[in-house]
Amino acid sequence: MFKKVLVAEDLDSISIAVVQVLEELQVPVIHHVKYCDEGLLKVKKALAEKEPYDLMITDLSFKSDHRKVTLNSGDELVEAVNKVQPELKKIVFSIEDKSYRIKTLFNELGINAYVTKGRNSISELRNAIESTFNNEEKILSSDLSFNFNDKALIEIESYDISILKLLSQGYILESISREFKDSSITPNGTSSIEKRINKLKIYFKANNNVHLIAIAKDFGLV
Amino acid sequence: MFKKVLVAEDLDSISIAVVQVLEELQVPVIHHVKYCDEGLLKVKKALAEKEPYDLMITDLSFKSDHRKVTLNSGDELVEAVNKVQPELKKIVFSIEDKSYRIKTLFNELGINAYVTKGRNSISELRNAIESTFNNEEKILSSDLSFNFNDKALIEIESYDISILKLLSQGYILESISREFKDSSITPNGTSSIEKRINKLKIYFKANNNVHLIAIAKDFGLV
DNA sequence: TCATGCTTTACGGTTTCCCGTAAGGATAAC
DNA sequence: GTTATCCTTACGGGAAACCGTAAAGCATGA
Repeated sequence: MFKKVLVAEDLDSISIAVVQVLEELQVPVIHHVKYCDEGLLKVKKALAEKEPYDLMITDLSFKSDHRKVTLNSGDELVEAVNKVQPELKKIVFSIEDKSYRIKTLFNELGINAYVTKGRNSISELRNAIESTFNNEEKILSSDLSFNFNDKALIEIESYDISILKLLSQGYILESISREFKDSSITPNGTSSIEKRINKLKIYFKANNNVHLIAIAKDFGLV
Repeated sequence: MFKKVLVAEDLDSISIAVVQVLEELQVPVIHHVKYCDEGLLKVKKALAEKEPYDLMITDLSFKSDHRKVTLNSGDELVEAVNKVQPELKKIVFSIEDKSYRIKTLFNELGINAYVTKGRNSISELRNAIESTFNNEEKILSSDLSFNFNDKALIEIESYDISILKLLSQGYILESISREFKDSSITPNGTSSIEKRINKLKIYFKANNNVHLIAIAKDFGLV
């Protein structure tokens, strides 16, 4: 079993259960942090001391409070950790169940397992830890099981996300066009952007921009 | 201390910690349900058997799964319980930290305490349980502490929520007006609705309808 | 009864969205 | 070099949103 595990989870009510699972699995060293920044720090320190972690379990969303932080989410934490210790195994344990979000975690951040917090997530988590230890790949908790090859949501690319983000921030077409020109993102004509939004509306069966953003929010795209 | 407590919480990773707290407080009978419907059932049964609960601790949001349910949220559970056992003490334990949501829980559903899930919520929860037992009123976890008399957010009422809901479903002003006329909701002139939306935009500092809905989604209003 | 103030509704002008069509420009095949 | 095709951009007309102002409806109190 793993020898040294880091848990990044802000809610104390949840971290208790996660640590319990690790104890049951006889993990000798278990560390727990409540902030992403702390997590990165611990990973770096362990690495410098030649006693690196061999597993990290992290949440995605962290509450913000008085404390000033540079890493705001589990995504950012994983990204940062990948730069210093890319071979570290990573399990994400979160309430998020939107396939688009989860896919990018596997495909772009290279996590090893994803477990949704749910009614039986503790046993799911235990299984995921064991499977990860056995070098299985792309482990998903059983209540999810969507098709990884499903093209549908993959086709929505970062360009679309940028548009949706700006729309959701109250930008009008012309402002988006200007913004794209400034950032040298192409295409950036108002007409092209308009057409792209139209495709999104057809794809998501949205009547208008307001509807579209509501749907995008539901999908966790923005 | 309380003699019989019901915990309604769908996430197993959290319920473990809640039950632990109750055990530490020497509560002799602790029941736990993962669905709101189950919760109501247990309250009714206990009442019929003349061994009613004296405290209920509930989450607000419950994940939906294959199972068909009539009560979808903690709010609905509390409302239903109030009809059969109004004197039952109620603590809400949720991640929600929006003041207007919490205020309505106290003012309209008569809950006794509200604890946000956070970095130190377990001790907060313990305190809230003890304070509730000592008949204190309107107990809030310390990281919240907003002013109960603050008018600002209370003014967003169900009428506004209805508008936001319909907007987020792609309705245009005229459709909303028709919808309201059909449901005899007043005011229902397009102009009045428009004005109300405008107020919301000012209040939430939104540039346009798209922006407004994005914000409303973030606030969990729709 | 009338005056007053508040809420609701109506109206008009401007901006932005919405949607179809077409022109310009790059690329690849022939 | 020409043609075909795709992608990007431009344009225009109608719908809806946006925003200020004014009228109508409806209470309340003198």
